[in-house]
Amino acid sequence: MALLTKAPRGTADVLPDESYKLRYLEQRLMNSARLFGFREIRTPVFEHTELFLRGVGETTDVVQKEMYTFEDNGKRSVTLRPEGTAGCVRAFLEHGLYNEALPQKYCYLTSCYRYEKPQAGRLREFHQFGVEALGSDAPAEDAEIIALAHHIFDLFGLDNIRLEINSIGCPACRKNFQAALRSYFESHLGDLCETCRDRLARNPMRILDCKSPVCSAIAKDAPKVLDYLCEECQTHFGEVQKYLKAMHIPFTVNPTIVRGLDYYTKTVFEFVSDAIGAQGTVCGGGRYDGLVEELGGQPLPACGFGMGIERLRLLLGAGGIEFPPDDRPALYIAPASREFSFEAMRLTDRLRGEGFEVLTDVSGRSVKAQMKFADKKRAQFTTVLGDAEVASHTAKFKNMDNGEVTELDLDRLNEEFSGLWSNAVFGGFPDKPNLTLLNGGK
RNA sequence: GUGGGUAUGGCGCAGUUGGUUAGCGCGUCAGGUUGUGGCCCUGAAGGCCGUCGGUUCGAAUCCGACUAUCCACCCCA
Repeated sequence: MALLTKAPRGTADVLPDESYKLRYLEQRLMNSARLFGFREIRTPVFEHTELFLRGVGETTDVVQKEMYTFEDNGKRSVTLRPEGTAGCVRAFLEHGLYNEALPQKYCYLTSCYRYEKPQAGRLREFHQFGVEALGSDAPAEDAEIIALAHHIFDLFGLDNIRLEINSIGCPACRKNFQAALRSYFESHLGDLCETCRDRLARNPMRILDCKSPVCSAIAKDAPKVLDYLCEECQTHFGEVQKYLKAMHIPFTVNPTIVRGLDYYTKTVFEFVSDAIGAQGTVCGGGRYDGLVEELGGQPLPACGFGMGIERLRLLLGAGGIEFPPDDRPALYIAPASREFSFEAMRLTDRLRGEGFEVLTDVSGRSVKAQMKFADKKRAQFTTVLGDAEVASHTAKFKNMDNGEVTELDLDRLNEEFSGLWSNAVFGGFPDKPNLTLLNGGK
């Protein structure tokens, strides 16, 4: 236990027994995004700090106290990305992608970094699946990205999750609303809890969401955002709901939903679960019509969402969702003794060239020990190589599931083993071994 | 940043009101005759009981600090 050091606080190692599940999960996510017309974009882990100052908002908690910011050796201030949207929009502008057919739709799977105190569903290095649709102001676009998130939860068979939507209006109507809100809460200043008094200056809409009984009682009679929406925002929000209903996506309007990032406008939404602890928001997003211009481009409407991979994983665990088993080695070749190790390695190498996962002994262990090892590794077949096999150019291949033994010609091993294997795995339907990797059904 | 819980071999746990070689299950490794898995049996390796300091004749067991971790607040994915 006298380790030199451990993984930094708030980071997590993903070991093989877990990583194959994540790989499966991530592939399902990217495939789903593809169905909705999103294509993958990859942007750097770190960006110039000003991108996030402007993009995320200087007054937000994320920027004020959670960013991993440092100066590089060239005296530039850089920051590990705390979220995915800003970098994506930056790349969109930098490469003139607004000249392509709009809307442009991107998806990504990235690590994000936020210096916070870790707890259930919250890490300092975490992973987000996100999508961004740039160049459409249509309510249908809002609905489409919500539909994608819904599609994903549906795909995994998750029902312990609910969709809540809201509209926080455009800058014009939000200004009126915030003024009304502020004056309302100021008249109750003495009764508010300490954090809410603090919130009043920074982000009065947060008070609506306060868990303190006193504050929430006061919040009950506070002005409602939806009453302050301008006509355009109102229609927009109404249309979004119509599209959701058309797609039979259940939702509730929750007027207390506020996003913590400055760039949101109009539609905001969250997919929330009670099954994974206090950090129940698995997916959050909305429209951000001002961001492109904020980052130096021509005004361009956009919307998107971020989904927490770790939270999604927790949710799948809580829902008892089964993952398909990991791929197993096709064959273990056991040399009867050290002198057959070379022939074993030669055959192993040939079969690997054919696309099979094949294991063999490298440490000169007894055949019995090797068999135990092959069993632990869940090898589909095993074979032993010794005098008799080398002399006769044939060997017995044992199916570890049922003990059946088949004799194969070692000179034609690639073809004969392919047949044996696909018969065992596909019940006679030949298939390329590699196609099973990562496909996991459906 | 604030609050609470927990810290014993790789993992999961015991360790009785402080007492002398710290146990158990799983796992790992090697055997149970000669070239074969999953059950069973035997044996072995592996822990300065989170760190530092204190109380005591004596502490994994009591006290303090620190660190880590978990949970919650804040905030967010």
